[in-house]
Amino acid sequence: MLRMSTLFLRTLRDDPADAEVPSHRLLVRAGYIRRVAAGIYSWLPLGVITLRNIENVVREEMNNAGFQEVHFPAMLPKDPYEQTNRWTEYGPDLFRLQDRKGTDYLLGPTHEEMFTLMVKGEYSSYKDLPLSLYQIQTKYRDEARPRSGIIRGREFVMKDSYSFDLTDEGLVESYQKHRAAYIKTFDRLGMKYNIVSAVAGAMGGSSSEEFLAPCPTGEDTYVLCPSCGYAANVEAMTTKVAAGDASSVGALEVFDSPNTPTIDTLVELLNSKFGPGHTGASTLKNVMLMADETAISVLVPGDREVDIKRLQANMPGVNEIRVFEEQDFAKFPGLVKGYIGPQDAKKSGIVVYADPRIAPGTAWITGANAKDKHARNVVNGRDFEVDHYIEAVVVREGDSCPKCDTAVVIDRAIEIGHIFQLGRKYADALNLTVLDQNGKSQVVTMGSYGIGVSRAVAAIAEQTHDEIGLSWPVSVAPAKVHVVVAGKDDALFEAGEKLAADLEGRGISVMLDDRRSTSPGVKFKDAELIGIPMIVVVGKALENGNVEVRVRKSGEKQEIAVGSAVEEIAKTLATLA
RNA sequence: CGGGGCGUAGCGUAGUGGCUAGCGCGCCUGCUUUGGGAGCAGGAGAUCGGGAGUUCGAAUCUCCCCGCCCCGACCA
Repeated sequence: MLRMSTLFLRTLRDDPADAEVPSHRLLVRAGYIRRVAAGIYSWLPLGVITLRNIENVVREEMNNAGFQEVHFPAMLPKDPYEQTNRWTEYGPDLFRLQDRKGTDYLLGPTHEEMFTLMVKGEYSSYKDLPLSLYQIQTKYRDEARPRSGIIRGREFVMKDSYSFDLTDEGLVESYQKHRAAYIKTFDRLGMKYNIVSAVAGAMGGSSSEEFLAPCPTGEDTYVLCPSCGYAANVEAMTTKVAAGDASSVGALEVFDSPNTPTIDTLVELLNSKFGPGHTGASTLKNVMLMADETAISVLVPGDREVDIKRLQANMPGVNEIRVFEEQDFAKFPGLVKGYIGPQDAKKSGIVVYADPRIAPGTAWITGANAKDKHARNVVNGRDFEVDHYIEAVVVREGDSCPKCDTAVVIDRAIEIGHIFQLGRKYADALNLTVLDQNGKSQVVTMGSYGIGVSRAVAAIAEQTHDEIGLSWPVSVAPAKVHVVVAGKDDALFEAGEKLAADLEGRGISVMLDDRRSTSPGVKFKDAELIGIPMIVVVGKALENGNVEVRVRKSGEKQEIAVGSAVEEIAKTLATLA
């Protein structure tokens, strides 16, 4: 039983000056966390209990799925990270330190290497697979910009699991088991979330999904279809476009277009020259980029911008993409800035990528590769060839859902889980092999799965709080019932003590506000701020043999007889769970 | 890393060159009070982020450093 009279807790009446987002403000005000340094927080008793509750739900669901818990140090030797090249690749985000002999160590940002090596040390047969291991550990990342309190810290608690399989099919199965376990976990934690397709990106591997908890203060944006529920990371959003029919389109026609180096000026000219109705979307923009050492042209409708991050995510193997600079144009004299068209790309040796909207058979107005000249009736497949189609434009609210064609919305969320099929990258680098049925050595394939445990505290707070304070789901609250003794008579305190003890006897955890000289108003405010799901007031109703039972979230109140209070509270709690 | 803002008691803040740095919350003592952040009286608590400088005099002006927050870049 938690007692307010002795609990190590001081709630704050004012919002802390350095906190902006609700979870940060309220967790500090209600006495769950305190800032120690940028992105580094201490946990007070209420915070520790809440964090542990979440950990335990995660742990139970991992165990239920048949995954086994292990534990690694947070401080790790450099060597394994050199073997996978991450000592270098991770860059300044890695906390590095040295021991007295000058040997390099790091604070683990994630533990793929260690898990791989652990399995390598113990197992060597296909018969031992599949295997899934997990740990709940503190991770360290020297983020360039920690923010939003506990949402993005430099030290945070993460549950990370890794699956080990002989075959690709096995990996898919392990992946699905994790996915199912995550669904159960986040459901139990009372969170709202969307499972969103992501791009596997630099980590390699084929399939990846993120669990995103929608909330206005989230730092990730993603695409959501309000009709069919399709959800995708902007990088992973796809575009469904029908092929065009250009059979009735006239021949390519070059026309004079002086002083039209931008889309806007071009559209103006088109409307006066060929009649109204032309928009940026009628034109074809050629965005020149350098992908590592290759010159590429990305074709997008004139009213669209290229999202370089998205482009890069869809060009695996390419390290750096940058826009064309003067010296690049100098190498391609055929390119006339402001008047580039894809018609001569082949001749210039430029690789042509195109947004799917530039479908085969569609006709466009674009540059004629000569100063002050544009061309119209430029048909894809007839007048130019596209080498690769690629998702590269900035996704906009109102774009079509690839599943059901409804206009999508752009939503914000906090990433609370990420699952992906890693493949053999780490097993290859660290030489994790097992013998197969034929006695042949096979590289193991891996999956990696994370849940931000401390971040979940903040995400849940973000999703459940209201104007007056926190309001936890039953599964994570630091206690299930908050018994407030409102008054000064000993009889009230005795009744409060008894009720609290009876509830605890039923296995219902209780916070008892047994402070003698604190006024009822303060106790009510504190209870609402702290956010325990049920508040029971032992006060003036006791004259009639009643206590007042309140549901924190809905604000519903009812008086019930002391004698049946435990039963009634247990029943109400069950409906809240 | 670029841009912006901030740093005064545990928390929130006032104080643009002049006396002993002010107020609210919280904390301590006493009395009163107890259903919505009580009242009165007394009290403790501050190297004004740090250093250097200007000045008769610096929380206040100048320079350097440190720390923190926000936007962006970046980031399972």
